[in-house]
Amino acid sequence: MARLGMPESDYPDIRELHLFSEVADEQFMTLMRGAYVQNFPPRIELITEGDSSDFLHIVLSGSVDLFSTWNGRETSMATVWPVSTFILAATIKDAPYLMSARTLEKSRIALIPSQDVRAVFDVDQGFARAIVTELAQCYRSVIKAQKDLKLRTSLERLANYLLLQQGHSDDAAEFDLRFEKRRLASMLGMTPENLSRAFKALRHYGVAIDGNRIRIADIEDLKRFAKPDPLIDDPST
Amino acid sequence: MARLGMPESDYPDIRELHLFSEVADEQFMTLMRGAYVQNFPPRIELITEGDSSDFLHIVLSGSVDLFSTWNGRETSMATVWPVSTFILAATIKDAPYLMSARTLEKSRIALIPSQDVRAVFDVDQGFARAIVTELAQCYRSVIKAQKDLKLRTSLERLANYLLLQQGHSDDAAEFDLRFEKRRLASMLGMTPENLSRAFKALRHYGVAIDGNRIRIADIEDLKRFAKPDPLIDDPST
DNA sequence: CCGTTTTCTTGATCTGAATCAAGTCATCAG
DNA sequence: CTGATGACTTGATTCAGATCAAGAAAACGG
Repeated sequence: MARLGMPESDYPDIRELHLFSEVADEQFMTLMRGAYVQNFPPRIELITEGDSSDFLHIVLSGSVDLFSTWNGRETSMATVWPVSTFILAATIKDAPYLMSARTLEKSRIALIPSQDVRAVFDVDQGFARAIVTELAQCYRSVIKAQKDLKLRTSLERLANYLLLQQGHSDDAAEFDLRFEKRRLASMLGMTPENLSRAFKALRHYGVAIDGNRIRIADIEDLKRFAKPDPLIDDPST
Repeated sequence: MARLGMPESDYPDIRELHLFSEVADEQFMTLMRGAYVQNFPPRIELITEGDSSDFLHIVLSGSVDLFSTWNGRETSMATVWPVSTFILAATIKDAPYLMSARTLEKSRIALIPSQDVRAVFDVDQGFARAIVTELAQCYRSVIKAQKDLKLRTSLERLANYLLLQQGHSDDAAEFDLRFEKRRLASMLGMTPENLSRAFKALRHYGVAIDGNRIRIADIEDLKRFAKPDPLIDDPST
């Protein structure tokens, strides 16, 4: 968990992010000079809800779970994949985090001091514009997640998740789950037990599962059940 | 439902919105000149999810329900009160609406063409900054709503709602519900039947209800049950 | 390689909330 | 005043999903 200034080798990955692509060179260097990179083991809590937002976080590799707790209960809110930022809204508003974050696996995280982000935001038009787009994107993602959760059963969520993954894997009828089932269950807002049962139930729609391997016999058949909807399932719009 | 250019008498209300307070006079006038104001009867669908976002909407009076549908099901996502905007994210991204909107009561709505909003955003620094703050605020509101929904039972949501309302009413131990129970039920994500049962269940914590009148015998007692949390219930942070 | 630990599966049961069905109450037009 | 409409309440039933319990399979450390 060594704490270092950011190595220059990480600059390009970050520069390519939509959020930073339009920032003036000078301002970009300001941000990078103040930044740190840390490597974290799995299951490390990076931030705790209620804390003040000192850093904008960027996942460079690995993955991060955003979750919330109340009264002894816990729920997963979102998963963050490389390369993208999280807790931008808290950074901008200089307000306490609403969610906690923990690494799901070994992860490389960049930390940019929030005050630097706010300072560059004030002087760099391109950065300001990118932040707006990013925030709008984040907002719409949460809305989609909420629709998924409130309008669909867990079986329907799983079916749509599989169709989405299948789309990513060059439309092959066969693909591997990207992570262990207990984490998939958490992401889909269900228990491992029910995920297991849900996989079994999807056999009626031609979904075969062997370990982490998924085979979809008839995609159209599964689609008839899952009824995918771009206003919920398309992450790009 | 007459469609008019915006009367100048509405300018001050809009100007006072955080979103417009820092806009240069000239740009503000540009926005106002292109804007319309319409009066709508109750239960009119203002926008439909999936449509392209032609206007930024502002509720001047009345109230608006944002809801979503999928596969014949419908769920209420948020309620918008005067004076505030809605569907800002879609306007900024020039992307389709993710939610539909309908008036809950007789409402007065201002409509600013989305392209004007985007144009002024590009040239006015103050407006850009305000949009960022507003988007961050919207984002955080949704996160809080999602936490409320995922971490609490309907009884707990109602208890916290009552405590919040009680706080608004000068801390009097007695106050009126601001709207009919069926709409309250929808806002809290429950059915009218269960709201009725929930009110009954809260009697154990000293909540008395008579028509629209709520009396809380011992606020501390109710708080012990409701466990209000600023990271969920405080709309200002 | 084996034993331990964790994940995954399966079944039984429990719970929060929705739905269905009736009935009560309030409001309001005629 | 009266009948009708819609809101609210109450009880019975159903359902999705969580929880509890226990066994099977896979991963891992020595």
